[in-house]
Amino acid sequence: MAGFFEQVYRLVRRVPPGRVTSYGALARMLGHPRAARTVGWALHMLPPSDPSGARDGSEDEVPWWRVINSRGRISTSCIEHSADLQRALLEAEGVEFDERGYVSWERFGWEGLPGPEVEALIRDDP
DNA sequence: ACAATGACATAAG
DNA sequence: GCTTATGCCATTG
Repeated sequence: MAGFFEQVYRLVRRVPPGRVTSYGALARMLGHPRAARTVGWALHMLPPSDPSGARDGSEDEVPWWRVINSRGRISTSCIEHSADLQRALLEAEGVEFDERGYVSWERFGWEGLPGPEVEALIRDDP
């Protein structure tokens, strides 16, 4: 069984470009419905992503910017992962923000993985 | 074991 | 919609 952080990272890597999900939704998928804060903390420890696309094809990159809060807004106050950076990364993928800074769950929300897929992620062996 | 920490969620005013 | 207050929980010192 992978550590909780590792489980979070694996799940976030499955979020497709141009879609978003929430901290709470990720926690629920992993079977810890109330661990949203812990999810946020896990993402906080990631290295800031390179907006200039210098991701050199490494699959281990975690697209932390596709995770926002349950109201559809960017939630970070961290300077390494600034709200400006996150918004820019999302917009580069086609995600749109309304004039008040909200993302529409209807249009861009990620449905998540089917149960068996999640269980496979939680289990070990990459 | 205990207290502190953290990019949340939710309810209330 | 905004701000507070409270509950949450994995990780760390």
